[in-house]
Amino acid sequence: MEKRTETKLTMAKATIDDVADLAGVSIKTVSRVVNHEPNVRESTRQKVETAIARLNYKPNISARNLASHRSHLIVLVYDDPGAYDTPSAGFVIRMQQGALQACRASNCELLIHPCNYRDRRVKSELTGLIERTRPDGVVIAAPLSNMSSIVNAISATKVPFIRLSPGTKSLNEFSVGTNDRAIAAEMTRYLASLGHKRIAFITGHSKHKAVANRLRGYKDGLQQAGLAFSEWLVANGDNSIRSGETAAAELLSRDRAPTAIFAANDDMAAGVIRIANRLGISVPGQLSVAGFDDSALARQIYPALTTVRQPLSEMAEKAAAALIGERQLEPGITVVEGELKIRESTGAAPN
Amino acid sequence: MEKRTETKLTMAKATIDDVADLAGVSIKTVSRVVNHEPNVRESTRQKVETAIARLNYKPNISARNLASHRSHLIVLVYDDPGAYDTPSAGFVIRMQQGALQACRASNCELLIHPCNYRDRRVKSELTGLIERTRPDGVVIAAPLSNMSSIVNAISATKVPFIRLSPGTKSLNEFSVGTNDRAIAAEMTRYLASLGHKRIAFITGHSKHKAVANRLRGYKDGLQQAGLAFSEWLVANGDNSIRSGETAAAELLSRDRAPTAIFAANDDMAAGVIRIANRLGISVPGQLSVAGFDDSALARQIYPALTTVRQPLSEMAEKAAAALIGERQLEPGITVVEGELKIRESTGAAPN
DNA sequence: AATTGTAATGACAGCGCTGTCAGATACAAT
DNA sequence: ATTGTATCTGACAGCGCTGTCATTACAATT
Repeated sequence: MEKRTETKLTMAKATIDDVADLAGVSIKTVSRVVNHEPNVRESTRQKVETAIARLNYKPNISARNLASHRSHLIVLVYDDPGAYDTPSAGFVIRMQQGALQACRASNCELLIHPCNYRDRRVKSELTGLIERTRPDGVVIAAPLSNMSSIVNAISATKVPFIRLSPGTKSLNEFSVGTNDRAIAAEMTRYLASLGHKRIAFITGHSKHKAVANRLRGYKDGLQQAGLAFSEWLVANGDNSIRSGETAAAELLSRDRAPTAIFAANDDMAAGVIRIANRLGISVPGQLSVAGFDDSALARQIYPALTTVRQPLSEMAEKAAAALIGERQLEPGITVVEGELKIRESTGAAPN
Repeated sequence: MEKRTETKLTMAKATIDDVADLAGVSIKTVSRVVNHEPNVRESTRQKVETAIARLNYKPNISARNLASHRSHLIVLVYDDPGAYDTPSAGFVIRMQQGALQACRASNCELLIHPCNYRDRRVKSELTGLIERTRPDGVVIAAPLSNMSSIVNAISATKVPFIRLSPGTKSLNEFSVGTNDRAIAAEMTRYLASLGHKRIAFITGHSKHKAVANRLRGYKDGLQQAGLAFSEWLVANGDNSIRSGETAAAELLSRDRAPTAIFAANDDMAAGVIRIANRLGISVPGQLSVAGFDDSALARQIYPALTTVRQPLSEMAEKAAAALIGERQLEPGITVVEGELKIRESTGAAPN
């Protein structure tokens, strides 16, 4: 408490020793308070907290990390949509938000690492980053999380990682995913409940495993609603708006065309709506359209898209929290449930 | 070199002591080699580097930071386009690339921090981040760099920062910008050189100072080309595609409509092209359109947009390098020159 | 009042590195 | 051989914190 009479402006950054002096306790006790460790008497905690506030003390991250053998860093790795101009940046934001939330709760920092999965150097880029920063854990988003060469490279660093992905073979690994299949079935049943008999489906890109599960869910849903499945009702897309257009044009040109189209992602659903507009088919009057993802696009287009909201933020939060050690996860896959977002693009089937 | 006979798999992470032992030098010498310090004999350097490679030694960042009183961290702060679904994510990517390049060159890490300038909590979010991580420097991108309350908050942390922005009043500050005005004049002259006599301009969002400079450049260009300026040729936009549409509709509805439209950013230029399509005006046959930014959109739309490429990557690199201490910057503003990207949307004036 | 058990606190070593400064070595010029 | 000078190298302290373990305080029990 001696030299602490200097003005705040000229005073050097306070250390844990300064706080301990001011509070009249040992540095270890300050450490306990700062890290929310148990076994500190309430009155002591108060004293320490007052001292911390008075000195505007912020723990030195490097010192903490060095002493604790942890980096208090979580790395979030994802394929950067910005790099290829897909409209799904909201995707990334939601993951970041979730991961950040988990980090903030535990004094960790988030190192976000957008990268290009098509780049041959990604693997060394990632292992380099991991070896340099030695994060407490790595969260890997799709589609990187579905690419075994990348996952293996990360696995080789021995740093714990969790994949945001629909599945894992090995039970030594962890992943967090959505119930794509069940929720796709639910959407299908919802469409059936509106009176639709001919509900078509547009498949997505083959790299995304989650997207394949949506097709299965669609089939489940048809069956549950007592509707027959037919190859005739399925068209193939690749997740792009354009492929949605092509697929829709094909489906709608058939006689006995579908009255509802469920696309495996929002971009393709947007393509369906564009084609419907061009063909003079009203949505949802003559055609109901549903998507999947609840991307930003879903709310921008007219009519606003009925879709499935993936709990991306929760997923990332669960994963980050588990890596930090705040939360325990079952080995294998942890499922976080999605949610139907009923908006304007779906309605009763035409007579 | 004693316990280093274990297999690589079971061996714990090598420390600087291990390397020193293996190479038969002191740890200080290893440190010199790792940090590219001068005054190390070539043969010694070789020995050390061999040892480093053999042990796959990676310096412990926390230890280094603690001892050197530096965090070896650069924070890049920008408004997150993903959060509001503008198509300008490429912007961010390019800045990141530049900053990353400077960081890689000096053993630094980049903490990228997207945030929402509309959120009231940004200031405390930023100061909190800075006080926690104590980065070596902060790079602030537009429009955050033009918002004095945010800049002041960052400035108060006493951590060095550089703004990516067209200007600074104070000579105690640093900023890196483009020659918006001169290059906008150049674009205008280019349009004039194609024979256009009525060249219109669509202004951008008032928050962006850089954008205001483009209007001045446009006026300069007209004058240099011997063309008269008229208020009548200027329409106001707010950087969005929609505002570009509105402005274009207005400009094109006038009699003696312009034969060329120069928009202060690419998004608005894209809006112009959409309206032209709707009105059946061919681009560039009847109307030439130019943008500014060279955003991803510029290459996606048809016809591909003639625009100005901002050297964002270079700008960010210069800024980051200066903060790291690799490069010296003049106080005040440092200008990095932009470049005309002539593509398909501009052509000879109609007869 | 003595004993025991548990909660609260502190002393101290040491995490892996860099900065400082003193000491060793090399090589040129006497 | 000697000195001077520039170049190279190492010993050592200490950055600010946490983990371990010993110690103390206090309540509960006999």
